[in-house]
Amino acid sequence: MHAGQEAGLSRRVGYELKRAQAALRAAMDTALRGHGLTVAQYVCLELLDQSPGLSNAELARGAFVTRQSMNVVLRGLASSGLVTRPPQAPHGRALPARLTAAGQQRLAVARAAVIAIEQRMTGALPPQRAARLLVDLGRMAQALEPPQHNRRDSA
Amino acid sequence: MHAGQEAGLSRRVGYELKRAQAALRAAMDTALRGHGLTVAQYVCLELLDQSPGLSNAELARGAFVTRQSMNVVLRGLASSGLVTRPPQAPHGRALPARLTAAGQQRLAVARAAVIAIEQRMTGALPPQRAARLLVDLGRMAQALEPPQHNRRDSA
DNA sequence: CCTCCTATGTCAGGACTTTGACATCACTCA
DNA sequence: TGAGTGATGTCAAAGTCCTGACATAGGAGG
Repeated sequence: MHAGQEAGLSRRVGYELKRAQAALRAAMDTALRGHGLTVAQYVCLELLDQSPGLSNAELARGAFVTRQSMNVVLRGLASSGLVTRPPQAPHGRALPARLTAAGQQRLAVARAAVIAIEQRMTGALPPQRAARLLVDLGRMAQALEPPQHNRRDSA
Repeated sequence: MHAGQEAGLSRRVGYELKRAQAALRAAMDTALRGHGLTVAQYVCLELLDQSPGLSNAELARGAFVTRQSMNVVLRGLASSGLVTRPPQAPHGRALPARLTAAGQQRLAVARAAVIAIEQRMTGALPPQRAARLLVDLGRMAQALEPPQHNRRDSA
């Protein structure tokens, strides 16, 4: 066979997707550890920064974990003083979470570290390719997650 | 800001990567359950089909899990009669695993299901874009996993 | 008004994965 | 030959996450 054929797993989208995700995860894990955050916690902070007042269940969906896992994350962040949750639900059972000032500061530095990693990734390919990849990833995900009938990204 | 900007997480490569991977994972999980396989087990079968005789540690690296996890997977597959491992190591401590006939058959049907899912993903974008995405994912992963000094893809 | 239904938060249990450690085996080098 | 190094398999313990289940709160429909 000639160069670059290699009919193995390297030609499978799923495998390369997992590989890239594993590499990113490991890098993020290492970088965030230095800031006292886990990946799940960081994602939670990002979601809250983008959409203040999200409930535990909404955060869980946004982070692709279960409510139970996100609940643990949220408790940890609350006990660290990075997020606040009203002791009582203003409407229904949902407790809208918000970033504290400390949470915003922590997020800022953590985000810088993560963005640096992402740029190290996307820097490996021409800018236009990176932009298209972003779009394509979204389309592929959308092609597989129609079972979800209620997403919050109506805009 | 005008339409489509949405400076949120949707513009972050890491998030979209995780989203796509989560969607794929969920779809594979569902599909493989019908064939009595977990995702980890399926990946293990694929690796062994591509490279018969891989050791537990090599399989672990290929599947992005620890040796311990892969060991559990391997035991499960062995007890199901899908793979065989020599009772004694022919060289060193590595026990080269191989697919049985049943393993190959199981893999064949499982692979068809998984490939169908992947095609449902890649079908969401033009063929050339999909091909480039595959390459780009590999480059991005490579940009983040240099810490590994010894990979088996010498060819 | 009452009932059904959905959604949320929470608790208990189990499954899976990882971290840490240890013994074994082959290779290298003095 | 013999110590040192690296890799592998395995065991034990901890951590993490998920599955299942329950009680509560709000809205839809009779």
